[in-house]
This record gives sequence, C-alpha cells and structure tokens, in this order.
Amino acid sequence: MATATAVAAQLPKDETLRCWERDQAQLKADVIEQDTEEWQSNPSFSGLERVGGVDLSYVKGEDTSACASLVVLSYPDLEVLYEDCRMVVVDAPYVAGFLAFREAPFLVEAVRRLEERQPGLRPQVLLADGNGILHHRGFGIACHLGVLTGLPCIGVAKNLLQVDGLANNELHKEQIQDLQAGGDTFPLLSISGRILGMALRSYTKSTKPVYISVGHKMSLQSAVRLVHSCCKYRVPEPIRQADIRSREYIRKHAEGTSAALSRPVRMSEDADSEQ
DNA sequence: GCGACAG
DNA sequence: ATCTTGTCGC
Repeated sequence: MATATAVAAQLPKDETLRCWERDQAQLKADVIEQDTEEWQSNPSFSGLERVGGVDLSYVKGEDTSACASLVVLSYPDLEVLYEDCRMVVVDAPYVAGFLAFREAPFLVEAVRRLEERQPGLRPQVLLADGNGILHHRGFGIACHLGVLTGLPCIGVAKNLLQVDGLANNELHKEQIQDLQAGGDTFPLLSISGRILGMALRSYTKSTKPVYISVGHKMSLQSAVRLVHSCCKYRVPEPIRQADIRSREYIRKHAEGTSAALSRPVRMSEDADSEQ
C-alpha cells in the first residue's frame, strides 16, 4: 500500500509536483474500477443504506482557511444522518491535476473521525467533488479518497476537465444539446477510445450536465445510476448537502469570530454598565 | 499572444 | 473555490 507523503508545501514548486506525481502513481496501483459490493449489482441498489458526500468551502478572502465537511445520507430517502463540519488550515496550493493534495487530507480525516465516533454510520459509498479516473494521470481526488479510505468512491465534477482529447468544443456542446431528459448520458472518450467518464443530465430543469467518473471499487455504470438516483437537483444530494453545510458553518463561524474580537475590547468597561 | 485551469 | 441581488422565464 502506497503512502501519501507529500506535505511538500515548503519545497520548490517543481520538487513538490514531482513528489505529488510519485505519490499519485503509487496510490493509483490500488485503484479498483469494478463493482466490489453486493448492493452494486442489483437494479434498485437494495442493501445500500448510507451514501456519503464531502466538500471544502473556503473563507472568502483567505486562501488557507476553509471548512471541511462530511455528511452521510440515508438511501434512498436522502435524509441527513450525520454531519461533520470543521474549520481547517489548508497549506497546499491549488494546482490543477493535484486537487487531492490540497483537500483530501481533511476529508480522509473526517472519515476516520466518523469511523471512530459512529462506526455504524460509515457510508457504503462516497461522492466527491471533482474527478476520478477522468484526470491527467488517471488519478483524481475521487480515486485518492477511495484508496485512502477503502470506500467505494465516485467523482462528480461540475465542469469538464479537458484532458486526453476531451474538450468543451462544438462536438461536446452538440452532445450536451442532445441530452433531452434527466438521466440521459453520453460517454467521455479519450483519444485512444477509452471511456473515462460519463456526462449526465442529472436534473430535467438543468441543461448543464455533471461529469461522472469512477473513483474506486465501482463500475462507471453503477456510478452513473447511483448519482442519478441521488439527484433532487443538478448536484447530487450528498455533495449538495456537504456544500450547503460547510458554507453555513463558515457563515456562523465568521459571526463568532467577529463577536470574539469585539467582546474583549468592551469587557474592561462593560462589566457594570450593561443592562 | 491565447486558451486552459476538477476545486 | 470566490466576487454577487434581483430577476426574467418555464
């Protein structure tokens, strides 16, 4: 089993990237792109009871202050069973193709915390913001999270990562226009003809698709069906809830911070003058 | 110079 | 990711 050792924020940039590439290559050896759980093989996913979603939201001005969130929803009802939001200090920079080295450590930690506190609520599959094997080196954040947590994982990207011949060109736009109803899809093919992922019209009222790719321990067919079955709106509910709750947490955290800043100033003279 | 750039 | 309110339309 490979280990993610690159904490290389202090090293020179190309040194850091080489380090990250090496870690991606090592972890990639452990990716499984086939269904590995019983529930994945039946049409209604019977046996599937918990779906997880993770996300990071950033504090508006800052580049290092963020809220990492993990939610677990019931399936198929999509009710929130578990929520974990926590402020974190993000040290690694965002570099396209290396998103996982910036965000995954906090998300993996959140999964570990859940396993310790509420092992019975461990999700059976995890949805991640971003891509799986649809990636420059075939190892996006959904693969990264899957390997490090051991969970089946699906990548759901809101924008197309243009790699391996994939492009947001006229052909692509035509293919999008051909998606008529919710549930319609078209494959995302690499230059060599391999299927890297699927564009899915996840919500009838939204023209813009989401881009689904395999993360870990799951086939693309299962991934697409599962994501679609988790959609009340364009973004699948587990990720949407993680997103909503991490933003809300930041909003409240900001109030608490400003209150804490103004309070000590008053305290010295407020003790007797307050009603 | 121009386009790309998951989050 | 974030800057950003209301608004026009199905």
